[in-house]
Amino acid sequence: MTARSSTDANRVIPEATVARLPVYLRALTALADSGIRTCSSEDLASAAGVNSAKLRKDLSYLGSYGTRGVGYDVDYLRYQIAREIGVTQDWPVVIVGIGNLGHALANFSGFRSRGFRIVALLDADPELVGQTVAGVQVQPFDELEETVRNHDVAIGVIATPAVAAQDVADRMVAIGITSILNFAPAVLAVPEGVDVRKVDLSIELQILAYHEQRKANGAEPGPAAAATADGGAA
Amino acid sequence: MTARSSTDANRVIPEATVARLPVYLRALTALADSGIRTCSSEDLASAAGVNSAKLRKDLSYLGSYGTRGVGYDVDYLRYQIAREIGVTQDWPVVIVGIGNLGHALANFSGFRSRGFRIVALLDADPELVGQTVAGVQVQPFDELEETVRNHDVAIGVIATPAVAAQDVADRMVAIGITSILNFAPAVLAVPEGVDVRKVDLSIELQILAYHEQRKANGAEPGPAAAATADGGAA
DNA sequence: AGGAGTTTGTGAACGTGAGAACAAAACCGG
DNA sequence: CCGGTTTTGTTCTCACGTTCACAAACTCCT
Repeated sequence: MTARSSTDANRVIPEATVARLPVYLRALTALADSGIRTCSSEDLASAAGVNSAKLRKDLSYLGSYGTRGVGYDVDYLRYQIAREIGVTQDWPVVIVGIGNLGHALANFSGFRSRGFRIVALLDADPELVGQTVAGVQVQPFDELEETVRNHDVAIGVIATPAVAAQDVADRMVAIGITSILNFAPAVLAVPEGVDVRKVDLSIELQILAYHEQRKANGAEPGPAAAATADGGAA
Repeated sequence: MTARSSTDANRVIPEATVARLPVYLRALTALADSGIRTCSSEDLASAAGVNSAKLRKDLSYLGSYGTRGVGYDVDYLRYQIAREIGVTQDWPVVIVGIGNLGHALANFSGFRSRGFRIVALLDADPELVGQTVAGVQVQPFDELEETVRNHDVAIGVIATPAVAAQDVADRMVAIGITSILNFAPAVLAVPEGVDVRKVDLSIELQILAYHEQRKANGAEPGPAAAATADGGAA
């Protein structure tokens, strides 16, 4: 059986496409909320801020969920994308580092609504331990291992200062966490098989500053490259 | 005079390279802090988490700042990159939306140290107006125009809920802001010439979830694609 | 001074992603 | 039932980004 069904787990979806799927998911949810049942690739593309050819190509990696001459069923497509990404499941998550950013993350509603459940907040600072943030009590960092084991956590979020980040990552990896979202401004070294994604607030601003400087220098009015969002760099 | 000097403002630096320059800048700062005066492309590459060929090619777009057989002078290279990005200048920034995330951003030290100066915090909620966050008093959102004009602000940060984001962006664009960093989970429509970069917390987690799901499904142990950071976002 | 050893900068090959264009497949009206 | 219209899914081409590999350029040692 070498035929390739739409549920074949070995299909490869390009990384650039994977990064856009959550955007489509959100756009579909917005459409559904305004009562729209069906949409064309053009409609969805403009809601997601991409061009329609790219959207159709992206969706074609998942399968053939549209109807020619008609478009896509909003709810059906939404479910298919959600299933593909994995947000139909429940993902227990731990957050380490409950400073200002950790607070914001703990309170961020966008996690809960997409299947991410914060099972623990951890911090090394005894001052913070015991406080309740977003309905969860902050635990000492040393309880990481126990918590991860008890809740079968696969995803960890690091919101510590840069100096602590590598240590936290090492502990996470040692206990079996295989996906890390890193907000600390530091480069993490992790073994093969562990995924790390980095979100760096100051880097984004610096990229804007670069373009801003070029505009100010009157470099070339031509290629003003609007809306360069993304992990532009895949 | 069509010769192209190293200070030629019209050189084009690939977007992917621009996104990495701030990473190199941070790595160089770390090296300088540990007292290292000179480093090879190999050293710097490993500190920045990229491979050395890519690093050299990236730096070659800026000019020829290394010495063959020796390496790069840390301080000199650091200055050149900082100048190229524009972080040797002072960039006044306004933040709109002082919720949990806005608080975190206002307190984030990484902005100040890279030339970004928060000149105003704005929020539409009367409850928040007047409070002092990170040493700055929160102003009513309606003072946006006046503030931007007074401080000659070119960069705005949006940390509002999704529903308000487009309105805020419109007001920012109307008053002359040409670079926007958007934390709201919404697609912003802006005119040509305005740069928007998006940081979306839940999208990053969803990308991790996708890979995590594939690992769990035992899709293929082979291409486990470690450390898929980026951007990407660029 | 000259050769051995390093390390940069870059040309060339390769892989991935984006966009245009079009054939295939559905619906609709007569 | 059939031609016209719409919209998807896919193919093809081009541009961009990454990596390899190596000549050029520098230092150091004898």
